[in-house]
Amino acid sequence: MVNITKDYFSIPQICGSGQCFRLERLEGEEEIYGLTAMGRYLEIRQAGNSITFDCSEQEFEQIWKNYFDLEEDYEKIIGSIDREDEYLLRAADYGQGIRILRQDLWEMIVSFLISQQNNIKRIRKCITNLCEKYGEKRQTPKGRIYFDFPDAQALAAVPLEELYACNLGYRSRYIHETSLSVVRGEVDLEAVKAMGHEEAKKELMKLCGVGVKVAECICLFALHQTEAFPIDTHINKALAAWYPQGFPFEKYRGYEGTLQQYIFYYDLMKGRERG
DNA sequence: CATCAGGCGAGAC
DNA sequence: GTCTCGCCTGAT
Repeated sequence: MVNITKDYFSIPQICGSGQCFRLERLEGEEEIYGLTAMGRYLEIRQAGNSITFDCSEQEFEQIWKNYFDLEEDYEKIIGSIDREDEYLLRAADYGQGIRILRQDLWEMIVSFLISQQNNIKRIRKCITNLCEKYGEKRQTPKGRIYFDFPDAQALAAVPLEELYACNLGYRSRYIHETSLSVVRGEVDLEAVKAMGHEEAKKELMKLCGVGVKVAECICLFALHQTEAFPIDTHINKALAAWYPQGFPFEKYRGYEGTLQQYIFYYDLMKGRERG
């Protein structure tokens, strides 16, 4: 067990921000979340700014501290927002516990291929299907069963018709083609990890089904390129409503993507409230 | 029944 | 280069 006290950190908000589809609130009354990532399964409990990670000190230091971006000063980021920009201040305040995670590159590629023209609930279901069908089955020391995210080899071996049977719809072909491209080495993921933002984006867009928006999401959530600014329907809507003269990117060089998450989450949640 | 959900590719121009 | 259209599927 590792206990920390941290402000500007909220597991429910990270979960709700839809950047990580394998972080879920567990059944039961207590606020406990389960995360499958980095080939492991981790349970996290939060009460206010007190967070408990169910793992060893060593595992926390070596893996999760970096994964959850705990070294970044989000208070400083939010503090840099233009005091005149009431909308952005409101959005950032609303989602102040969000962090930009450092997730697995291959997992983000497949996850955001699935995300297009799709809703978060169904995206989660599709990913769970893929993991349970094609991911490696594992067990924690306490005996909990979980499934790794299937690698490119595993998915490349799945016939196209079988992917359709996972209810992935037209995204089945994208996953199929992309898996083959990666297995064949047409796009070298290790090389992508070393690239700067523009180059990485261009390289990722060689993959079938990866356009500008999906590429930006992959850059932001896997490569931690916080200058990436994915523009989806929510962001489009918010920018049109609140920034008719254009979003002031020049004020926020290097962390545009972090602000994008506040705007996205705010619009997503407000939409749900209106139901 | 139509529309929407974190878009993309193909084809027309 | 920009624009339009069709696309799997489930929820509302």
